[in-house]
Amino acid sequence: MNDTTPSKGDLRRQQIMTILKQQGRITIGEIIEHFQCSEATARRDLDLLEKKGEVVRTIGGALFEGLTAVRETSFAEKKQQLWLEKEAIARRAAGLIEEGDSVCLTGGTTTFLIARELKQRQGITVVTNAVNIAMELADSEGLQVVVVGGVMRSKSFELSGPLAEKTIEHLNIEKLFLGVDGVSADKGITTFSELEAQTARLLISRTQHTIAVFDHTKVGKASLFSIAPLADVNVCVTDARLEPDMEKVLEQHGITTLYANA
Amino acid sequence: MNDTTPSKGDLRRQQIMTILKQQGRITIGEIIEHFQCSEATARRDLDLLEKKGEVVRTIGGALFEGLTAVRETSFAEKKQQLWLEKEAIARRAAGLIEEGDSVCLTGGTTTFLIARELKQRQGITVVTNAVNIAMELADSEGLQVVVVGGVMRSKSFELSGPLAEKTIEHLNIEKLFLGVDGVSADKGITTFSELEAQTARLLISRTQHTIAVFDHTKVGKASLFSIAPLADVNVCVTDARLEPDMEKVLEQHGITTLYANA
DNA sequence: CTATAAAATGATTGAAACGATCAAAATAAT
DNA sequence: ATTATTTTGATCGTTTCAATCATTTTATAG
Repeated sequence: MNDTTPSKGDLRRQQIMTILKQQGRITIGEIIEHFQCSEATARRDLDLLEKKGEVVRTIGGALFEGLTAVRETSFAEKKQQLWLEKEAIARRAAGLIEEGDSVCLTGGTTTFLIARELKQRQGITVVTNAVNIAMELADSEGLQVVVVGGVMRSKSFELSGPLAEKTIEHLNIEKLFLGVDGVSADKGITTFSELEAQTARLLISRTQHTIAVFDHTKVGKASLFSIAPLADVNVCVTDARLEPDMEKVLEQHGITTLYANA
Repeated sequence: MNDTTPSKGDLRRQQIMTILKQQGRITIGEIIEHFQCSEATARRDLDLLEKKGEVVRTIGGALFEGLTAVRETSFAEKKQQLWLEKEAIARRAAGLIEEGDSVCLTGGTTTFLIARELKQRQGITVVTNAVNIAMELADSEGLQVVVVGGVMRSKSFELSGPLAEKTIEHLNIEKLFLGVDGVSADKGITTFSELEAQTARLLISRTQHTIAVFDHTKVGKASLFSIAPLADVNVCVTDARLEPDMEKVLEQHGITTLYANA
């Protein structure tokens, strides 16, 4: 269909993206120099790329908008991301962790924020299968950070696969913090990715206390892949009071539910 | 210790962050209106927050930077440590990699730059024990990224220890790119860290071609921990012509030496 | 409590970057 | 070859930025 040779302009914008992918940023001056074009074209190109959401305009140039978006988060969506709620949940969850604990954090925004909370703490061993979490904790002297091996799912930072499973089999975790995409009475806890579901299942089996963290938008929903029934969960941390029905169901499974106040 | 009430400015910046977490973006005008402050203060606040990595400055305001850690290599760093030479070495080394290869990159500045070179390539499997390298490749669709598990040495991003070794035993690598801290005729290749030396040794044993990358300042020097004798190295990539003596020694060990021209 | 030092703020300014408009050039279509 | 369309480059008024310095506020010491 769209088989035409790319026009001169398209080609230039493509090359700009290549540079951005390597360097993470580019300036108007660099574009002018590199392509011998006018300031106007350089600026126009960046405007175009911004409209396509591939780039963020900054003062003298632009930034690559790739790593920022864990799962395609445009600014419109960023608004809906419930940062304050997630931070509150993370604070509450981090409160469950004591010095000397061995905890595990799976991938996810909320779990990432738990990691942030732990940065200042001491004497905690953090196991994770999320590269961005490991990165965040890289300079925390007081923590021991253990990374599960595996294949990285592109666009997410999570490691999974046979390699991960082999590693996890050797671990004994006290508290597992599981970021989930859905929590429902009959479907249990669920996620978007099959690999992550499998990894999560294995982690649960190596863990004493399983703590699910999720915001209120996840409640009552079921994503495609099932991680485990509610019976396998010990504690839930969320941000709003649940429907009485749901609360009852959780209670029946012996789950303690904690509410974070934003 | 840090128990003081936040100053007026800190409080304002904190509130700016709260707004950003809800709305995703804020403008200079909004700040002025909301806090009844001058344009200068509004701008100063955003500059400060940007330095802390919590925000990205845009044209009339700023965007919330949720997850992106400060992944930027500072200009100071770029200037000091032979950045250009290392980039040239990385380019040359990346030229040895073909589509379909399974390569391994250990930790180190030069190896990190090799990863950058690979970002826009296709059909390559990259194994690494360095979290920052994995992070850098997170959004590269064309690559399969495999992370070796293990304990992270703080401040260096490198994974090592028994867990790492267990993982590595299952791998078959075609080309191993080894960043080394010293290369000498009698001591072989060496590094500063004992754990890394051990991990590197194991990697060599699972690899068909071992390629050492280093700049000219490393030549003739020996760091504390020995990785392997020169006999175990197949290729060297460096930036300046070696002393004839050294060149001869490498030749005697059947090592091919490649020079990068900056 | 006052005097002094330090920090934060606001005003001013020249410089840089921006956005819009329009003419010239390149490209595509007839 | 001619015309239409798109892309590019130049211009200019406006906005935004960054640096400086006076002023106010806050912190510290006597």
